[in-house]
Amino acid sequence: MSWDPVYKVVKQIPRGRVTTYGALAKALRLRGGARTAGRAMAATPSGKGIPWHRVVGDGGRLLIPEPYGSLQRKMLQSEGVELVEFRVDLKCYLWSPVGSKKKGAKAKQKARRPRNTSKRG
DNA sequence: CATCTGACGACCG
DNA sequence: GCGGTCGCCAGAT
Repeated sequence: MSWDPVYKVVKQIPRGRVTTYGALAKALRLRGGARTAGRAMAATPSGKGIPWHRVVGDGGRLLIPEPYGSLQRKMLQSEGVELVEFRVDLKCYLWSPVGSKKKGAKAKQKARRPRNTSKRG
C-alpha cells in the first residue's frame, strides 16, 4: 500500500498546526479508519520532509512512542504549539485537511453496513 | 495460507 | 472521566 496520498496531506499541514489520524482517514477515505492513517505514519519515510510530528491522536493526544514521542513534543514546541502534558489544544491548533488530495473529489458515498450492536452490549 | 501485531477511534458500563 | 472491548486492514513471521 502506498501511503503517498497520506504523506501529501501531512505535508500540507501548516506550521504551528496539527491534525488527527481520524481526520486523515476521513479526508482520504481510508477504510481502516484512523488505524490505517496511523499505519501510514508508522511507515513514514524519513528524508521526505514529512512533518509527521504534526499528526496527533484524538483530542490532540500524543500517541507516538519513544523516542519519536519525545521528539514530537520538542518539534511541536519548536513550532509554537503549546503542549499540555501529552496533549495539544486542538481548538487552537487543529488543522483540517482541505480535501483536495485525491483525483476523484466526488467522494462517492459507499454503502454503509449496519453495525452489529449485539456484540459488546 | 494462517497467525499475530499495531503512530487509533468509537462505544458501553 | 476511565477502563475493557471490538472493528478496521496492511505488514511481518
